[in-house]
Amino acid sequence: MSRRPHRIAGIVDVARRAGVSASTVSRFFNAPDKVGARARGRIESAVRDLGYVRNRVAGSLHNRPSGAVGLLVPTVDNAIFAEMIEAFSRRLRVHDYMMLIASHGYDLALEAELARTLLERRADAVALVGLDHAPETLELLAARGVPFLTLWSHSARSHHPCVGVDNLETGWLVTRHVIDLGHRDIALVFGQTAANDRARARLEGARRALEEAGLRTPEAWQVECRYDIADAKSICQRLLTGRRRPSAIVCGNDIIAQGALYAARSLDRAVPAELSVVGIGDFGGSAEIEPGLTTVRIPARRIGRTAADAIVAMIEGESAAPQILIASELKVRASARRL
Amino acid sequence: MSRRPHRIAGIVDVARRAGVSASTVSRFFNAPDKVGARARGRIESAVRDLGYVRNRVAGSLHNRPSGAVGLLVPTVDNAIFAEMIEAFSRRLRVHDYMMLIASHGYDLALEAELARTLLERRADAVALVGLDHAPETLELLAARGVPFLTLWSHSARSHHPCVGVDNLETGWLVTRHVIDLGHRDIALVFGQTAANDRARARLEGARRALEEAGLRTPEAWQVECRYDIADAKSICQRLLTGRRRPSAIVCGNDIIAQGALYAARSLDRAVPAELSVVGIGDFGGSAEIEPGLTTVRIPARRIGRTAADAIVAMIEGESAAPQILIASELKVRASARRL
DNA sequence: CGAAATGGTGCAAACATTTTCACGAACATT
DNA sequence: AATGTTCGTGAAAATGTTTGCACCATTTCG
Repeated sequence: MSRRPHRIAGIVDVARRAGVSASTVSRFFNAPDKVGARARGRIESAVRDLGYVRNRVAGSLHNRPSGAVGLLVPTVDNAIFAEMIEAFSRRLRVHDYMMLIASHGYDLALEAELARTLLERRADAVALVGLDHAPETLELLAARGVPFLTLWSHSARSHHPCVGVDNLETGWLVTRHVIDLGHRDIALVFGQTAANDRARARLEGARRALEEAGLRTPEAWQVECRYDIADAKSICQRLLTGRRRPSAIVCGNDIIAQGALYAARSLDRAVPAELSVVGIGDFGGSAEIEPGLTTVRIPARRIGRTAADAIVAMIEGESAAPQILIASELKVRASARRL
Repeated sequence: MSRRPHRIAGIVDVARRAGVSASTVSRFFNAPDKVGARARGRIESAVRDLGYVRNRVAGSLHNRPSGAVGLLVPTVDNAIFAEMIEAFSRRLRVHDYMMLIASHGYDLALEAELARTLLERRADAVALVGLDHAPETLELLAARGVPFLTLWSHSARSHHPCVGVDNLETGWLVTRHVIDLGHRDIALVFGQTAANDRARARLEGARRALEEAGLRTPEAWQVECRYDIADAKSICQRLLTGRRRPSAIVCGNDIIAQGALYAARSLDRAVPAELSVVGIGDFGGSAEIEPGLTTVRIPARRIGRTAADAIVAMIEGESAAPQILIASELKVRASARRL
């Protein structure tokens, strides 16, 4: 079954078989144009015959990129990030890099630990989700001189490279839309703001829109929620069975909005006739859900792609510290109606 | 800002500063109990002072595990796999391994290429989703002696280590349930079977259940579908507006079932009163959707955890080639009713 | 008290590759 | 014909770590 159980071929084996030196084989892989046509041909067949697989981590001893980029996310298991991760990974592959990924579950101390692990594995660069990080995380990265960028959130105030949307704007946009539709009794169900700048900024945006319109939302209508359909559903059910009831629910993301829609449906409350629901994100399925969800589009795939391009440029020294704002856009569908 | 831009500390720098040899520092990390208390203390502070981050890839030169495990998935961007990936990654971390992940989008030639890339990065082991693979993928892995296992699907006929469910059974279970409820006009909407043993086996299970009950399903009611809500929705809309209409739709997974539910809703067809819908998977949200989705539970997180444990055991030579069947279970909820 | 076992440590040789330097050949330029 | 340039190549040093072996200093045992 296994062809060579004892020794697997190294670069010198290939060199010997091709009748050249190891240096030439090395160059064959790293700078093929620097090696003569004759040698090239012989190396090619030697590689084939021996089933040689080059060892890129050995090369990383010489500060040559190991070809792995680290990505630190709160969680993979979340439509919110999965699209971005997929796009990031695909795009990295185009540049011949691979993704080393780990999730910290919104625990910033754990994130710091994971950043260290990434460095132990000699990741060529590290991407982190969001703006909230333990100080030692960024310090460690900076001290080692490993390029890093934050993605998902953009902030002009940040002096790190970042690729993302203006979360405050997303919250503002969608809330403003609901207000424009004539709603006055508006509930806010947002993600937990503790270690999560996205949730914080969105909520801030929503509050600002309400304030600008001179509206007040009772404390009881401003609820924190896990990013989890079950939690969102039960929270919204409570909201919809209270004494005073909102005519609209602004949700911190589409997952929560989905929960809100199900809550309404479980209580036989028609959307949008009796209740308007809006989300933030516009992830796969948000357009197809019934009724189609009015939301703010955060182009997750584009963020992933752009971040991958940017981080590779940083590794290869072509670019310094980009700050890229990705535009978000209101998507008006059927889940919110004029009052 | 950056503390030491020129040279980053290596093990010998630490050794010098602690007044011990490099070997001792190495042991300090790999077998702390083998180094004396005095030396330990001095190494600890030297490490701290120098901000030393050990280089685990250098260690992998000695056939010592590099601490990275590869995972090859069709896609990350899919509730189906995201839960498993998250669990796999978390569990790997417990064993002090990290996940190197890549997705191939159901392209088996690309999968083979990615397997090679994983080997170039010296992954200690590789996990692959499903049973369908290009022959060279598995050959390459075997030739190099890299432990690998397939997950998600279990097959007694496979002679590779695998951790997963019996997909044929899942398809059979849920279809049988629909038949038991008295349905006779049953449509089958399943994933593309080309490079996907899961979809194939589930469909096979469904067909077998129909056959056992002496039922025939017209060709037009057996449809292939992308794993994508939009596609599922439009396919089901077509199905529900045809001349003859099914009383039940058996879906190849919960994503498709979600699409079916939305299709019914968009046509004002009540579920389960006028139409029964069942899925396979039981992913996050399937219980909360309205009406609650009747489905077969595939414990994705458990598969991920179990696979991680198994693969680490293989790397560390504690176990040979496990074949673990994870039980699936019918979850009866509200989306299918007795006729 | 001497012998044997134990535990901690260092030396030097791996490990698989890249890189620097140097060299000779082929070629172009005056 | 002499000189400079470029190109392909190899030898050897370097990269950061682990490990087998040997050694010394203790401790334990009879």
